[in-house]
Amino acid sequence: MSKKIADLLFPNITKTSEDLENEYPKRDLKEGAKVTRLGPSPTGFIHLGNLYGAFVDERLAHQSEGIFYLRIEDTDDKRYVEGAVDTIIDSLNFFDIKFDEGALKEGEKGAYGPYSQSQRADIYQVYVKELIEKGMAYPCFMTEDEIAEVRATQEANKETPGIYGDYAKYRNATDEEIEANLAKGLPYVIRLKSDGKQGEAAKIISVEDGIRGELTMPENFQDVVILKATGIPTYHFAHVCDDHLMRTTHVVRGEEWLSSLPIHVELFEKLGFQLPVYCHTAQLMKIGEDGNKRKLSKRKDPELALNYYREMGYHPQAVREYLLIILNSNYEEWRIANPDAPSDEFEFTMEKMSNSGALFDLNKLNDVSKDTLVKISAADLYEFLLGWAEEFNKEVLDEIKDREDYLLPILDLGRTGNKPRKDFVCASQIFEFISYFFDDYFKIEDELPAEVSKEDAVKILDGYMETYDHSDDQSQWFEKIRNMATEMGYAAKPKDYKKHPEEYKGHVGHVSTVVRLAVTGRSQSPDIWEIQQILGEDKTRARVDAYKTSL
RNA sequence: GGCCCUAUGGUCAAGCGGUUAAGACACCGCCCUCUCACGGCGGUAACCCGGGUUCGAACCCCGGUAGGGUCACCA
Repeated sequence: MSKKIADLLFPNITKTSEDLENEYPKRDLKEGAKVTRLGPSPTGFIHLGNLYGAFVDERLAHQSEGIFYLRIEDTDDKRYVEGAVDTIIDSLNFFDIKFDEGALKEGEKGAYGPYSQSQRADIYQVYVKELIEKGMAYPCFMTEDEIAEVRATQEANKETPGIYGDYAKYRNATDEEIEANLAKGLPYVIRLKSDGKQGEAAKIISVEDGIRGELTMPENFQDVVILKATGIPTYHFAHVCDDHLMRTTHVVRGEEWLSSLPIHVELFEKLGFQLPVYCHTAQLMKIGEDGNKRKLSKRKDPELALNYYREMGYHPQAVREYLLIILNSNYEEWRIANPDAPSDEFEFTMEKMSNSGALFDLNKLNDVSKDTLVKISAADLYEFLLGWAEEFNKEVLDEIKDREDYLLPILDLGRTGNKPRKDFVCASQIFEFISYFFDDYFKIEDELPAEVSKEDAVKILDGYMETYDHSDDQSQWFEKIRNMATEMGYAAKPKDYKKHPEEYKGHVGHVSTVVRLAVTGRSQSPDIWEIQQILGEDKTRARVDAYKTSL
């Protein structure tokens, strides 16, 4: 009946859905291989939540020897940001998320393209045309004002807002009416002619979600827009066509899509496509100003942008570990049992995914990061620091560039042996932590301990220099400190002082703190002797002298 | 408001009808120790509420409550 209209609307579309079916055949993959995709819109903003989802996609596909591809969902021209796609790819790549095909930096890769929705207009229109022919879709000429009016009456009547049933003015328009409007050049959209019912009469649909299990909800009844006035599809329609033609087996997306699932189910049915397995992930949350949990928002939470972690200098491997912990509740146990295995060996499962929104926990990230960095060699850490400094901190770069010989022992300070220190969290913090090794950054930051008077401090430093021998080993070095301490009335062991505080001025720890202060500027640091070995005799002596005169 | 999702310590979470209700982070204490870290040991702290079903409920059912999401020619 509407063949005429379909031809009138899409005179240039000659392909059929069957042609497309042949053009994009079923993928030839191993049994059980999953095909997943990431479909970012090119706003250029990615946050931790996006990485979280991408990670699920990536694991699902690569664990099953399937395909993970990148599709750019740029159906909204208003939101396009120049260079955003590269930013997305770079960011994900930094965290070691790699695509097998899609709209990649080096160009399109794969046989199921084009991979940008803006270039797929012809494809969508083939399906739209067929739906119109079958009377399952129709052009709608309602103006914005008309739609607003409908909404107003619906609100007044406490009815569900939207274009459906009798409110869908052009749902049952005759061919003549449509032709006349077309002839007038009126703008139009294409709407789905839903045959769903509302309220009591609604059929209940049931979908098996990969993460959440059975999902039940009332069927869709809205005549949703599938093709915008620009001829570009809405997300709903593009999703259905693309994921079918690109042969996606698992659609991983945030739970905010749950409520539009009925629309997608109806579209899949009407187009005669097989439904993919939907996997609706929980949203990452954070505590809002009001003390309640809320979804991560790009406006309010710039610190959760992926770039924040790069700027802070979190190691990609640490972020991956953290995400895996959030993603699969049994990962942490696995990691404890397999401390050195690559994380890819962990068998990721959807069933173990939480379906409640996890709160982002910086404490935990930091802890995971410490554990991760302790396993990275000083040489690799140095490379990582260089890369970070180059991108985010030129001043640090000047300090560490071409000084690998100096940096390596610093980065390994206290990290060798079987109880390595876990001081390092992220690049910016690492440099801060070791900054006393650089004269431009070295300064006296802490006060003398209360147990040591200024006079005693001077005496300690004098005595220290008198007996100082750079070639002493660690125990010889400490023996001298201990002797000096006892001679001056400080306990040789902290325990002695604790037991009889009245007999001593303090203990050997207080004495060594004075030296530590002189050498590092801080009252807390790794082993002084080792630090001095790295610093060298001249610099050590110079710092002690300088500190003494400053007292 | 309609529809949907979720609900175990401060945070992340095990748990699938009988458990002294795991574990990790954070916090506190002790030990190790020249400081700090690391490491070891220990501790504080939880099943949203109300009804059922059952000999027995964190777990199953019903009803609330709270939080979240969504109701576009945005994705």
